[in-house]
Amino acid sequence: MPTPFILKLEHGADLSDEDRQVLEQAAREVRLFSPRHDLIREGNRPEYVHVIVEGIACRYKVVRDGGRQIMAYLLPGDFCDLHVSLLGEMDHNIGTLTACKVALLPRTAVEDLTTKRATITRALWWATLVDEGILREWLVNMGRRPADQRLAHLLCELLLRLRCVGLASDTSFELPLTQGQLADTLGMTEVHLNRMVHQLRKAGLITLRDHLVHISDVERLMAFADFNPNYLHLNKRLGTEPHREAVAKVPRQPD
Amino acid sequence: MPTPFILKLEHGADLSDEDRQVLEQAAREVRLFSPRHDLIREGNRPEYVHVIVEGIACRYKVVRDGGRQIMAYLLPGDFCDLHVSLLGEMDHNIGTLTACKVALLPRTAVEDLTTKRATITRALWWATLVDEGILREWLVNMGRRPADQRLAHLLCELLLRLRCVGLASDTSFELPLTQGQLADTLGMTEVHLNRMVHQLRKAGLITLRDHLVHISDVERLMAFADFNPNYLHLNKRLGTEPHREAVAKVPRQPD
DNA sequence: CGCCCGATTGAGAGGGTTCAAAGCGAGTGG
DNA sequence: CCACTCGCTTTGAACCCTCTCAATCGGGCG
Repeated sequence: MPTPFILKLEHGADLSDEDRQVLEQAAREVRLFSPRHDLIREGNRPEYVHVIVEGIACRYKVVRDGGRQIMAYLLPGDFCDLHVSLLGEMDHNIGTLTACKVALLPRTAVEDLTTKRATITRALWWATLVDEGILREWLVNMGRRPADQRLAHLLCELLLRLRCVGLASDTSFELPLTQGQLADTLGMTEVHLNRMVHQLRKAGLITLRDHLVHISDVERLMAFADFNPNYLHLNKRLGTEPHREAVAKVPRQPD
Repeated sequence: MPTPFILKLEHGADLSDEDRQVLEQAAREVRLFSPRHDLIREGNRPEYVHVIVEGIACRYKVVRDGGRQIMAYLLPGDFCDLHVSLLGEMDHNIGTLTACKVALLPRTAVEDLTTKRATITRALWWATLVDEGILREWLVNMGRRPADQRLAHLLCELLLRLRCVGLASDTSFELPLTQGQLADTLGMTEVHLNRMVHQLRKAGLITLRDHLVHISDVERLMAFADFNPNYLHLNKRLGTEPHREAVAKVPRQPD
C-alpha cells in the first residue's frame, strides 16, 4: 500500500514506477511526535523537509492578545516546508494537532530529486500551488461566509482532501480534532463553533460522534456551504461536480 | 529608471546586469486596461504571463450571495499568473482596480528564462513564496484581528510593499482605491470601513485625503496593528524593525 | 444645472463574543 | 473500586462589534 504522499502527488502528475520508488526511498526516515508539539518555529531554518505520514499538523501564527490562527491543515501526504530554504527563515510555526508520524527528507535529497526528475519536480510544484489555492479559498471563507457555512465548507474540503489519500469514504471520515482547534481554524470562538456544529447537526447536514464525521448527503452540504471543489485541482474526478448555484458563472465586474 | 518588477525581484535575488536586460526584454510588450476590467477569469488558461507595471489589480472571488472577497493586491512589479500552466486552469479571477499598465510576457519566454537562468528562476520562486506568505498573514488578519487593526495592518503592508518598488516615501503613499474596494479586501462593509478610517484618523494614526495616505508615526501604527514585517521577507532592510510587543517570542504551544 | 458615484452619517437588528458554570468521560492514585 | 482530576464539550445570558438599510452630502462631469 502506497505512502499517502505518493497517492497525493499522483493527482498532480503521472509518476512512473521508478519515480514512486525514488520517493519511497527518500522518505524512509520517519519520526513520531506527540500532539501539540511544534515541529518548526517562526525564525527556524529547518534542515529536513517534513512530510506528514499519519496524523494532522497545522501552520499557525499567534497574535498579540494570545489568539491563535491556524492557516493550514497538514494532512497525511502534505509537505510542511518544501521551499523555505529560498526564503531564509520560517515566517510561521508548524505544530502537530494530533499525534503524528512524520517523514524527514534530507534537504539534499529533495534538491537532488528536483534537479534529476522532471515529473517529480512538477508534482511538487503542483502540490505547493494547490496549497496556495486552498489558502485563497480559506480567505474567502473567513471574509465572506457566516460561521455555519464556514464550518460546512471546511468539512467539505476535508472530505475531498482525505479521499485523495485514502482516508475518507464516500460520506465520512475521522476528524480527531478538538472543537477548540477547529475554532482556531475558522476564526471563531470554541463556544460559537460548538453551536455551529449543533446547528449543522440539527439541520440534518452532518452527524458528528466520537470524532467521526458523517455526511449523508454530500451534495446538499456542498450546496449549503457554497463549496466549489475547483480550487483543489483534483483532476482525477474525486470531487463531486460543483453544485449549480455554487458556481459563479459570470463573475461580477470588480469595482 | 528600472521597471518595478525588476526592482522587486532584486529583493529576492542578486540579479546580474545581464539578468536585468533579459527581463526588460521579455517584458517589452505592454497593454493598458481601464479600471474594473477583468484580466483573467476563473476557468481561463491565460496565454501570457501578466505583470503589473502601473496601477493596482487584484485576485478575487465572488460568493453565492454576490459578495466579493479580494484575496491579493497586485501592485506594480507583481506577477499575476506565473504558474497557472501547471494547474491547468485559473481557480479565481484577476481584475484591475484602477487603470493599469500591464506587461505581457509570452509563456514561452518565461519558460525559456526559467530553464536558462538560475538566478531569475530563483527570484521568481522567491516572489511566489512571498505571495503565499502575504496570503497567510491576510488570513490571520481576517480571522483574529478587529476591524481597526485589520485596516491598520493592511496600510502598513502597503507602505512596505510600495516602498520596494519606489512608490512610497518613508511615511506616505498614494492609494487610489475606493472604500468599497478596501472593504472587499478586509472582509467588511463599506460603511464599517469608512468608520474605521475615521477612527484611525481620530486616533492620530493616519491621515487620508484625496487618496493619499500619510503615516506620521510608522512605528506607532505598526504597534497598533500588531504588524510584524517578517512575512514580506524584505532582506534589504526596507522594513522597520518589528515593534517589540508585536513579536511572539515564544509561540504558545498549539492545542 | 442635473446626474452619478463615492463618502458619510444615523438608527436598529443580529451574529458572535465573553464570562461563567455545569456536564461528562477517561485516566490516575489511593 | 471509588474518588478525584483534567481536558473537552455544552449551555446560558449579557454585551458589543459589525451589518443592514436608509438618507444625505459632496465633487466631477456632460
